Amino acid sequence: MAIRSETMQKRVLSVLKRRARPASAYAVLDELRGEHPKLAPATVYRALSALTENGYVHRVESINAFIARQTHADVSTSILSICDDCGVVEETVSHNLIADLSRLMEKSGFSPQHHVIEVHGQCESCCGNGGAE
Amino acid sequence: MAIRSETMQKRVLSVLKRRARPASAYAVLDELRGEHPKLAPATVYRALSALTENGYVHRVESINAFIARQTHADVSTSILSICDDCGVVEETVSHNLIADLSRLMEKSGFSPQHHVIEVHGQCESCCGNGGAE
DNA sequence: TGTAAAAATGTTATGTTATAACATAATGAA
DNA sequence: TTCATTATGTTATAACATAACATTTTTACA
Repeated sequence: MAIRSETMQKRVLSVLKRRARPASAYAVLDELRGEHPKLAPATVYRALSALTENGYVHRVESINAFIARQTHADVSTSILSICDDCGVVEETVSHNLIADLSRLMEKSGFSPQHHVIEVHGQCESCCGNGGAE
Repeated sequence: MAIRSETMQKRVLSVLKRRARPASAYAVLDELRGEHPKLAPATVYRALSALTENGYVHRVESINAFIARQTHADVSTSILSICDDCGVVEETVSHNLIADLSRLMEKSGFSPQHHVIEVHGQCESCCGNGGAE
């Protein structure tokens, strides 16, 4: 009964790519259950883990959700901005900032392996809309 | 039956302060149940939220845990390093790095409100122990 | 001091996120 | 074609978090 000709990873990734906003694992699960009613959480989580490890997907730690990466290069060096109004997440790559951060950590003897940098606030469109100005 | 002479926040904070490592909300709950057997998750979560908002506690987003702050100043400007070997978390304050990060976000029109910066890796003691060198 | 409003906590129930453990099926190589 | 490997299915449960409403404590002030 297992389906492999198109792998689960591809299916999960395509669900994420169709969305402008991060999705929870269970949101992906619900969507995939349309074509695959018996799909279980573990299967989706396995696919999400693999996609995250291989740089196709970001796990957004501060909201427990997942989003397809815009750039496949530079795993673990991107910065996410999360609009708390509309939910849009953008990816920014800054080697300089990551290097500064690593240097700062190393000063106290810490060896950095993986960075989680998530900035919450308002995106450009939402700032204008209900914003303070 | 509600207890207030010593508030729940104080109790929760003192549990966290006695620990060198981050604790999950349920770990705090279990400990407090020693003296307070009927304590429920919601009560602990309420205290943790207030403590976090008021800068006494960090929520470590990438591991769903909480830790007492080492410095009470500068809410939202600290950087956490998390040792994936021993679990120790340290707090580093860098106004410069936060300023750089904010500037970077603002370049694309984003208005930052709150930063989550968590660096995973190995702390000084763990590096030496089983480390690559 | 009595009483009403406000705030914190209690309580019950449930929602959400995530993984462990083992069974089964698909794939690829010998 | 059989075996080893890997992915997925399946069942169950663990872990994390909050909604909604009841009750109690505190406080303020009449």
